[in-house]
Amino acid sequence: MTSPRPSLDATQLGAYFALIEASSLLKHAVEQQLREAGDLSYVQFQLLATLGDSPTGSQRMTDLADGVVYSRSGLTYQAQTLEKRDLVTRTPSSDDERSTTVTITDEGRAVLARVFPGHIAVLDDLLFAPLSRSDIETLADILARARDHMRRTPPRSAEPRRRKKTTGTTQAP
Amino acid sequence: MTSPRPSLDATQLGAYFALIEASSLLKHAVEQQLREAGDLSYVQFQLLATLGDSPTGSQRMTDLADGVVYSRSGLTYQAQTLEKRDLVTRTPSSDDERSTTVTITDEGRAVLARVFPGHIAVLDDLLFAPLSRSDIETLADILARARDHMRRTPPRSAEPRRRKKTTGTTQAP
DNA sequence: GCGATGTGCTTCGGATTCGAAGCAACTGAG
DNA sequence: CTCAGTTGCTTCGAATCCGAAGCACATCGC
Repeated sequence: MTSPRPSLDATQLGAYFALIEASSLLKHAVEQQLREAGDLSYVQFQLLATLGDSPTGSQRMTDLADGVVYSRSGLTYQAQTLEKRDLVTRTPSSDDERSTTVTITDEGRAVLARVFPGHIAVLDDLLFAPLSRSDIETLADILARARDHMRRTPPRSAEPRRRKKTTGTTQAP
Repeated sequence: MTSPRPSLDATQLGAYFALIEASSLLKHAVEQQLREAGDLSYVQFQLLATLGDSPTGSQRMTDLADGVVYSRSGLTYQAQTLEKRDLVTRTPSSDDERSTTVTITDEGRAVLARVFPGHIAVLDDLLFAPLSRSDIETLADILARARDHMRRTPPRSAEPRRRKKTTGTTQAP
């Protein structure tokens, strides 16, 4: 098991901390802007943006949760909140009776349009300002690779639900 | 104010989304490992690591909060939690009576040592695996610049508390 | 058909967050 | 010294988040 891994070197540590810090700082800043501009939380914005981006303007709950890296229960909560504000509608799917389809409303699109300019402004000022064109391209490339890899690699014990048979040793799978 | 900013181009959007997604995925994975290995939340780990890294093993509450990008009240909560588990101690500073100094205990260091190997393993497997040496260096460099810039640039209305007089305008000091 | 298993979503309970307000200690001008 | 303004931390209340458990529909094998 845990092969004797030495400590990370300075560069790796630097990359890791910089990633966490940069995303935290950015997220906080964006969160504030969204709250002021449209009274949206970050997740709510992500959800609306994801829906708005979709060709049909709708998505299944589960796919939506996957897309924004959120727990399903957390998504239910946020979807209810958005529904109360009439920014999305939720209807049972015709295919699968147990599946719920979430769709963005015109009002949802309006809110999205209202907060977007400020959102972009924050990104420009905070994230992109100190970076060159090629920096941004490089960053996008590297992080996209990392993300895709993580998407493919389940986080070390993440069965969809509960593995049933077998005594399911808590030990090393 | 908001100068008429057009939309972001594809590369910028890609960089932004990749940053958010990658950090979210990584954080989730790390969180799970920390929970299993030492029953620590991500913040708690960050706090212990920050303290362990400090030459004296202690820090003021506020500096600690700044370091991990956290609210002060949130830090109070976590510090209390850690204190209950005897992983840190909190003592009033001798200099400033109102200041609290947090110090990591031997047991805190022990927990840190226990979770660290697994922590590094997750980073290696998820974040660094798909990246080359030079990728990591580049990533560290770019993100460090972005982070430093954000640290310097208050998020568009975030005075520490209430600005008193001085330059008055929120403009350039 | 009919039950066993799997999947999609929600509810429930508990933990963690943050911002605003409050308290106590420091600092500087008069 | 004394008072007003600041700063360091905590408390309070409300919002958000997650995992586990539960409910309802779907699908597969018999």
